[in-house]
Amino acid sequence: MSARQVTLAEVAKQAGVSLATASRVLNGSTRQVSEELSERVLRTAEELGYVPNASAQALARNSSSLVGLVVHDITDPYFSCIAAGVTRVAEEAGLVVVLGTTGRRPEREVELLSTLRAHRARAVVLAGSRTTDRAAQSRLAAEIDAFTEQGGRVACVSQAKLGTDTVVPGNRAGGRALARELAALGHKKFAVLGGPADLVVARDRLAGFKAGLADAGVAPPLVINGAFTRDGGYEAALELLASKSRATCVFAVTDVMAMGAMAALRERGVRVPEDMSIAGFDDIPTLRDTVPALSTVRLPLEEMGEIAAGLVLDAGGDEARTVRVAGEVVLRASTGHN
Amino acid sequence: MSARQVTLAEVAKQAGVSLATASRVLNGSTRQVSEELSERVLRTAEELGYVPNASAQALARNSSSLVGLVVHDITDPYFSCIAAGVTRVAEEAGLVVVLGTTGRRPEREVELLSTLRAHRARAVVLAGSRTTDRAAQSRLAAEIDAFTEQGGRVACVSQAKLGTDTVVPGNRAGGRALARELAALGHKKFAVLGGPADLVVARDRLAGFKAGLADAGVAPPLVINGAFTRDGGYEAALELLASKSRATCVFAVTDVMAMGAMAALRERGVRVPEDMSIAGFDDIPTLRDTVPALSTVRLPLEEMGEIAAGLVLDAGGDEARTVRVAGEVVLRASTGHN
DNA sequence: GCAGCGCTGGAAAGCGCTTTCCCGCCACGC
DNA sequence: GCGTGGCGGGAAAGCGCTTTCCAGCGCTGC
Repeated sequence: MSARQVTLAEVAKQAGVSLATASRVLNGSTRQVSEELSERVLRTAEELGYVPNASAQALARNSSSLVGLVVHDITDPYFSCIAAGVTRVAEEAGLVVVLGTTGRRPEREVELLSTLRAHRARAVVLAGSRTTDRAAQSRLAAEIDAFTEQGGRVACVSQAKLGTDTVVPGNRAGGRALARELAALGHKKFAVLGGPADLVVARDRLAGFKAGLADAGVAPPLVINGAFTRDGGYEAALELLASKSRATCVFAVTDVMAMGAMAALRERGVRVPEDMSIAGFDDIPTLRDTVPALSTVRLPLEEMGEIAAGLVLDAGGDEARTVRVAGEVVLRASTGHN
Repeated sequence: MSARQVTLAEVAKQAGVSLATASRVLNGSTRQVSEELSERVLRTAEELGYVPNASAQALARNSSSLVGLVVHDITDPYFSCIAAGVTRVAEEAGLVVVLGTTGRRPEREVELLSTLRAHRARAVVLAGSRTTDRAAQSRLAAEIDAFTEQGGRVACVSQAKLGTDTVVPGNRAGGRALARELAALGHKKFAVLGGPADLVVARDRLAGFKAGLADAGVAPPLVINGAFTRDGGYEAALELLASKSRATCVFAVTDVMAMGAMAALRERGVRVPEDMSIAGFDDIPTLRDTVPALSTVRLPLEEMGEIAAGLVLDAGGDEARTVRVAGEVVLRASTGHN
């Protein structure tokens, strides 16, 4: 059944030109080809339904049209927004996006990078947040080096210190600003549902939040760590309630965790914001439809994906560039006065 | 800077064996290689940090390790769940997923398929819902033929009639069952927020719903069409309210649309479910955290992605296989008695 | 004792494309 | 008239693999 694929050679032969000419016509090389031949080749290619073999091109050119995108979990709105931004830019550039999911396993990130290297991906965007685990970090760094030495570019979202281009959201500043605004609402006792202790993003947001409370002269918050997921937030919130803390306002370091936390509060009959105010971080799109609407720090997620893709596709110098994007505090119904 | 990539030839030379032997060792061909040589090659490859060039392999083998995944919008939970299922299966099979997004433009789907063909993708999962637009359909069909003739496999989620393997959710049956249960709650006047009139999925769900109402002896619903998105649901709901319809229960053909509709009702001060009951379809994960919890027809989205990937990766016969997955009506707080 | 077989290793022919290099041609300038 | 360039076209050498085909070798079976 499987009909042979049309090759460049067939097109060339049919059009009565050499392989070289056909190649030049169909790929806009620097070389000129006469109008007549050019036209003939184009027509024949069209007739035969010629589609260039990307593998062969990649091999001959020693560079492919693949762009890698590595996320922890594509169902997490944070990542899917970034993914949307990345794919938009990549597709506009005529490139193809390879999606890899790590399931939050650092070693999987290294594997994926290696696979992408095997495919001679032209670039890769690492959107997963980094841990502070030294060993994992150094393996990743080694793999990144291998990748860049081979000529590929790497950009990270939300994580510097890897010597790559990076788009960094104002995690610390955002946390700080949020804390101040919440303090201004009159809250005196705070709790934070932090992510895993070794996650840089979580730590930064927490650190910023603490700083903001300090600015406002409010006592440091009770911190409860949990998984960086909706269920992590749910569990952490339960733990908070069990702790008999007197907190009147809780900050979940991600919106997704905040959603879980709200579910827990609701189940336990804790009213938001009357009994407890709650705020998140990221402003994922699904927040539009929660009740009460969640206060948060807005990050332009899709745009961050676009920026990352832009960085990684634009040749750039040798310097690792860093683009900062600011978070904007958005107070909604989930936070009330105290 | 860009250090040359280690090639198989280098490994072979360093290990003192032929290219053929090295290749055989590093890829588990059918051929046996002596323990000693095998060991030596493996060690050298390890030392040199050899990573096979996937393009070259693809070219030589005439088949790549790419699997395409085409969705309309990766930020839509419906698609991201399916994507999660597909990537899981593909990654387990040692394949790499290429993500393409169409932005709901049919011609983009054709383009993507062509690109995937150029890359000699081994298979592709089409997750976007089909339209009834004849022209678009036939171009797509042609592209699918070209793809399969070249040896690739294609599976569709939620759409038959293309001669490919398919995973079909019980759209009609689900809509019907839902309608009956809602009717059983005592509602007499229904409205449906249908998707675009030419979307097969939307039509099927609507048709099923109508059939269910008929079963229950209830009058046909008022149907309002709108975009297949959250905002489409929002707009449609506003239109419904403006219509002065006496409906007490509204069915949005998608959870995402239902979310938008709930937002509209909330804004207009229409209480759910006291003033209006509402139900959706799909059971996307974000539903867990809406208030009131949305009644819906549960579809195992991730599993559907897994099944589709399974179909497409498993050689199978020439027959187009169809796997049906049933929807399960889940009544929650958004629907009340009347 | 030898044809024949099974098995392992290597040489080499591709896979489909890009790109270098060379050749012939023409327009020019002296 | 002839050397010089510039330019369009083609031959062919790869790109890094896989796989066929062949050579050699130690065995088995008659």
